[in-house]
Amino acid sequence: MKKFEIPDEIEKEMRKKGGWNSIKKSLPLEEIKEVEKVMKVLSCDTRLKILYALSEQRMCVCMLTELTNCSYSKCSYHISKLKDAGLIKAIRKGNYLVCSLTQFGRSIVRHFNKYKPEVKK
Amino acid sequence: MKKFEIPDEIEKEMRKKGGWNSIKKSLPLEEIKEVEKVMKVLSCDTRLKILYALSEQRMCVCMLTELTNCSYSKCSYHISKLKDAGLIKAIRKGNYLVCSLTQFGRSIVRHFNKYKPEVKK
DNA sequence: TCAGTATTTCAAAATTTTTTGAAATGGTAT
DNA sequence: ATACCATTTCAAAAAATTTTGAAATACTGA
Repeated sequence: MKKFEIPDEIEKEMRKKGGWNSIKKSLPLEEIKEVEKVMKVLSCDTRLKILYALSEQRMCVCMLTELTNCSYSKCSYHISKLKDAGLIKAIRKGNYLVCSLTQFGRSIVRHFNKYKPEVKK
Repeated sequence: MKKFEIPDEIEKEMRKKGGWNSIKKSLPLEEIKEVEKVMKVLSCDTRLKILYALSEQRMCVCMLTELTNCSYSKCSYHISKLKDAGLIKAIRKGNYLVCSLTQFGRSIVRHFNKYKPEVKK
């Protein structure tokens, strides 16, 4: 199963944890898939702006186009990604579509401050 | 500055918060850029596997290639992205390069469990 | 009904990211 | 030196994502 040589030090550390196969099996592949999906959606300037904005105030699409400097079609594309990921929801008010954060979206935005690397020296 | 019509309801809500321009100005553009950078690095299956694995045990590159089913050059590409983002660090031990999480990397991995959307019905 | 506004959809083009494999680097051991 | 191993670099190819603009949809109000 293991196909490589490694430094003794590391070999020892691993043995304490049940060895290579045990470590390999403990990788939570399902969880990784889910985290990846959300992270993909969050890895975009425009979509982050939308999330931050909606954490202040619900907004209709026209407001989001103005805020992000996007055309409607572009904005719509990003909004649908955010919806698919369960981060935002939208309801119709007459001609307008009013977007707001879901519970999940709110909890994600709350954690964003953890994602700033330590202050640069 | 504002170039659109919006529902009265929303207009009112916004006025309470200082109006459109105030909301627009409060977008933390710097923070968004930084969050985007980190999220980009985290939005990849292979890199997430590496992070999860290193949270269990420091590993040299050969171990990571085996764990992720990647060639050396591919693995090396992903490792360098993780390094650039300040999520992992590496030290040389003879021929081997031993990778481990940075403080920042550790704190990020700790939060991953928040990124699973609510249980599906 | 018709005209008008807000928004979405679609396919093609543009851009970005990832993968590949061959060659280079840096260290060890002989 | 030389041979060997682990790893990185590089440029080209492949794949994935985003942007564009035109056309469709969905609602409103006359």
